[in-house]
Amino acid sequence: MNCKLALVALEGATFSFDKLYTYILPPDLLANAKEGCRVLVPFGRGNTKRQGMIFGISDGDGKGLKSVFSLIDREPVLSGEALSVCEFLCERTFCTYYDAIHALLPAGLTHRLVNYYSANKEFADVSLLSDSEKDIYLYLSNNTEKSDSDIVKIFGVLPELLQKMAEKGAVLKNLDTKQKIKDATQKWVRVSDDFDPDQKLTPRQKEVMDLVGEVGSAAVKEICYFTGVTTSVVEGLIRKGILISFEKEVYRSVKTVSKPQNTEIILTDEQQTAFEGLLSEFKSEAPKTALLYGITGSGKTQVFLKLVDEAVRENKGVIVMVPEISLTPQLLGIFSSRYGDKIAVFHSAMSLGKRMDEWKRIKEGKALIALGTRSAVFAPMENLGLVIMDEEQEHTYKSEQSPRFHARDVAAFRIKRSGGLLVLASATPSLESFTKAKKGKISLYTLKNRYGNAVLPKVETVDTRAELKDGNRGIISRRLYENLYETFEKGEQAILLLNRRGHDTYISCPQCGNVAVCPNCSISLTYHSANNRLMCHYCGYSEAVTKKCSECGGDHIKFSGFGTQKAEEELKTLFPKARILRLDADSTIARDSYANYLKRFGEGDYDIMLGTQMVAKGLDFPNVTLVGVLSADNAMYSEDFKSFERTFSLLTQVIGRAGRGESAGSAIIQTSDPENDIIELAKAQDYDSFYESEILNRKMMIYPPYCDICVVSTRSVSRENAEKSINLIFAEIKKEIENNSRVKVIILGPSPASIPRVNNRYRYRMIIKCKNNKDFRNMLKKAISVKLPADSTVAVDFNPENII
DNA sequence: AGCACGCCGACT
DNA sequence: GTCGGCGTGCTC
Repeated sequence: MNCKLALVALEGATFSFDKLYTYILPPDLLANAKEGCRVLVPFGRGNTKRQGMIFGISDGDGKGLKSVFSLIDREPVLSGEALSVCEFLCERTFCTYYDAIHALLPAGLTHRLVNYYSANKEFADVSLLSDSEKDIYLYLSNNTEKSDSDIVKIFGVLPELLQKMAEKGAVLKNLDTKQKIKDATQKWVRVSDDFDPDQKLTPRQKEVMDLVGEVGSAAVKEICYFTGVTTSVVEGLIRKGILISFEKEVYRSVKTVSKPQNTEIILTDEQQTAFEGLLSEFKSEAPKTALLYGITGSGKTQVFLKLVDEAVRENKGVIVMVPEISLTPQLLGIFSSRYGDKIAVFHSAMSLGKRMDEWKRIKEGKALIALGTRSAVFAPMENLGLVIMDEEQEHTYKSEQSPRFHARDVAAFRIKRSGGLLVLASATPSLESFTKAKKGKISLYTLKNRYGNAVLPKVETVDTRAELKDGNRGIISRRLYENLYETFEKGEQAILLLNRRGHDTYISCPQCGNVAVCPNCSISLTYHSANNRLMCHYCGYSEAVTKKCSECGGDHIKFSGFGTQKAEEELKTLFPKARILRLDADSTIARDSYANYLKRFGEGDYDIMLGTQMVAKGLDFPNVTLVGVLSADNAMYSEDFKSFERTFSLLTQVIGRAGRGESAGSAIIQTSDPENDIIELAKAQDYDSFYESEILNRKMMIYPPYCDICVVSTRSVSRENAEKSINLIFAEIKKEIENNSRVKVIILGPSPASIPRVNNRYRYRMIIKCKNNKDFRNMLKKAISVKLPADSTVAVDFNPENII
């Protein structure tokens, strides 16, 4: 017998059994079951219902196969292109199908399975029930079906009780899916076709009918608002059949959209050349990638806007990505005022509902431009033509959770499929991208001059060791103090960066040397002043700060490491009149209000902005003429091969914040190592020289871009099993490589992870320097499929930002 | 990850 | 003799 078959990916599958399973599509589902629709299928010996996604439909005899149980979506939620992106993610990042699907669907759309219960009317013998069971039975008899969580909440019973009642036959169980967020709908009315205009109406009804007649259809809410009647009048008209009601989907507005203002952008010659080059690549048939390398303040944004204008004119979808959206309110403002509701915004601070609405606006073609962080790369537009990645070297473009993708790779994949242009933009490109540009694999456009009259700031270094020797034990050097003083005198503003990476505050007991450590992870706890607690950044554990040492009872607990709060205090002492804005991740400032604070800084409400990395990026305040880096050393001492690159990039960016307006800027870098090459190069804003020296390092040490780094890690509650697992995989890889001379690798380890225990799970890992190509991935896939102890899991991460 | 099957020990 | 411990293997 010939029938239709569906290839289905299953939710909740682990890597070891994640694949497409074939099910028979029953005839009644055929009409609506399409690729990209979700379904419920029976799975396993127990035939438990699981959610699945249809990846393909084919013909076959269906012998020995199970049937799809039901359809969740009447319309596909993933397009063919989206499904291919899922397959790309699976292939490249070693994730499961559903990991990929979760990355592509807005969280609000994800359904979860819910047990619903209703009273069984056939059930006669109430005496079989306990008291609480009777209560529940009575409640369900008077209501329509309720979810198990609702009943548990109301009656305070265990879910098992409901299961028992179902077995006794008192209640009926119904497994269904529940959408986390409901579509936002509004009740609308229109005039019925058989409305007789001469019909007698009350004055209020007439008023309503006049209004509706005039506009054709209207929201009930609006009718009430404009005519002053209550909803009962409208409902009366509906009951009489004079008005027809219907539900209309509305979109939760993300922001009040100002009218688009199409102010003309005037480009400098240099910008114009870059723009024309990029435009011709955008228009060419073949997919292209380009690097726009422009020094800080050279006006990359203007070039983007002109490109986006063109893409919108051609009705092409556009994705604009930024490293961290709450830190780039200025860019957000520029885009939304220029493109109005053509733009949809994606970022993590938005509610699930809003995110889903924005997703739908893109999917339905109502919005053409997606602006957001790395997840925006999955924006569901039909006709993608342009992707822009601002500050492409930033680590936030790499996902550290499965699917462990880099947005750059996904963007390149999508552009390759749809045609168009991927623009990588940066003042300090990643070594990987710049190398590709130099080799001609991607094209390169350079902006060498600052926009307008602005010139690059003068930079000097201050030796903090000399400062200490001269008796200044503070955080602010004398030279920086003088400069800050002058800046205030002139009525200008300053930005101070305190990069605390790896130097967060921790507490210790000077008597016994005890340092507060997380009980679940092998890592010291960090003090957070916002809630006055010690917190673990890895598992989220926290505890109250105690005055006495938990080991020896000593009461001289010491707070070490200097943070922004300490710096703020010192500044207040030095400059009692200065208005200081402190911005850091610890501060209690809610995410949305960053924009507000930044706006006020721009309006001159503050003299100093003091903060962590976030003050370094993308801000454009013409009145800022002084930038101070309180300590340039921290980032460089990390063992990571990227630490030089990160330090250079951070310093260059923060220096670039100064002197963006008419007045010249200056910057002061405090460091214990003023002769350091990286600082010297950042001081000169000399990326090209930095690149030349760093690329030699990478070549010599064999690091990206001369190889890919693949970290394979195992986890288990038992240390022995985690270790056994990594050794099993290691042995398997060695065996595979002996059999396949095409795969060349350098393996470091296996060894315990740098944080050997996280969340009560032990971690082992090995670092493989490799070429991430098909041969390598096939080899690795085989190797990690080896049978491991039951409680162990394995994860693969290509080019992680932090090797853990 | 579940879930059922199966093969051993302590109970009526 | 049977109930149930959890080790093992499979999932369209």
